[in-house]
Amino acid sequence: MVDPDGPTPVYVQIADIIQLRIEAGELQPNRPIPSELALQQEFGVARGTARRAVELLRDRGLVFTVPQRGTFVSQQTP
Amino acid sequence: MVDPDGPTPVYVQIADIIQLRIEAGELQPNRPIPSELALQQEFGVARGTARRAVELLRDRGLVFTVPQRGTFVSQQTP
DNA sequence: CGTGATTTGTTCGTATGTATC
DNA sequence: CGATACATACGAACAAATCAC
Repeated sequence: MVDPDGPTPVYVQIADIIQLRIEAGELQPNRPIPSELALQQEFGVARGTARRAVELLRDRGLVFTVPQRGTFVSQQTP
Repeated sequence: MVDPDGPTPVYVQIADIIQLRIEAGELQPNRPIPSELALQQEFGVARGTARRAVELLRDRGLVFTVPQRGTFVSQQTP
């Protein structure tokens, strides 16, 4: 799924994959994306890496995080 | 009781201690082991750490968990 | 029957240390 | 040296189910 040896950092690869899922409609507005633990398990990475991927998606404006609740797809795709 | 600075992770140390208690008969089959809160207090660790110790014991097949009830010593010690 | 205490389940926030490139 | 990545650990909050009363 991800390539640890590629030129692109793993956390960027994961963010890109999630972004594709959002754009494909697999992840819908106001619906949660997988938790950090789920991402950690799905991609076989450390939690910090999953976290950084979500951070990146936040920076891109694609998702928003509610503490102790989860991270959700933004209403308006920028 | 546990050594946070040792080479062995704290959650492994705790799991090992519980395992010894099971093998010593202090904790008996079908009887509950201490709750996550109790372990947290006894060993002076965060709940997440106590939880990971219990997870490890489950992986070892020494205990089983019943949601909202507790974690119990397995009938058959593998 | 309802209410509160207990217990596990889940999630995010943060920090530290190690290793690699 | 900085960026990446992993593993560990603490904290905090909320949910949901069970049980004693």
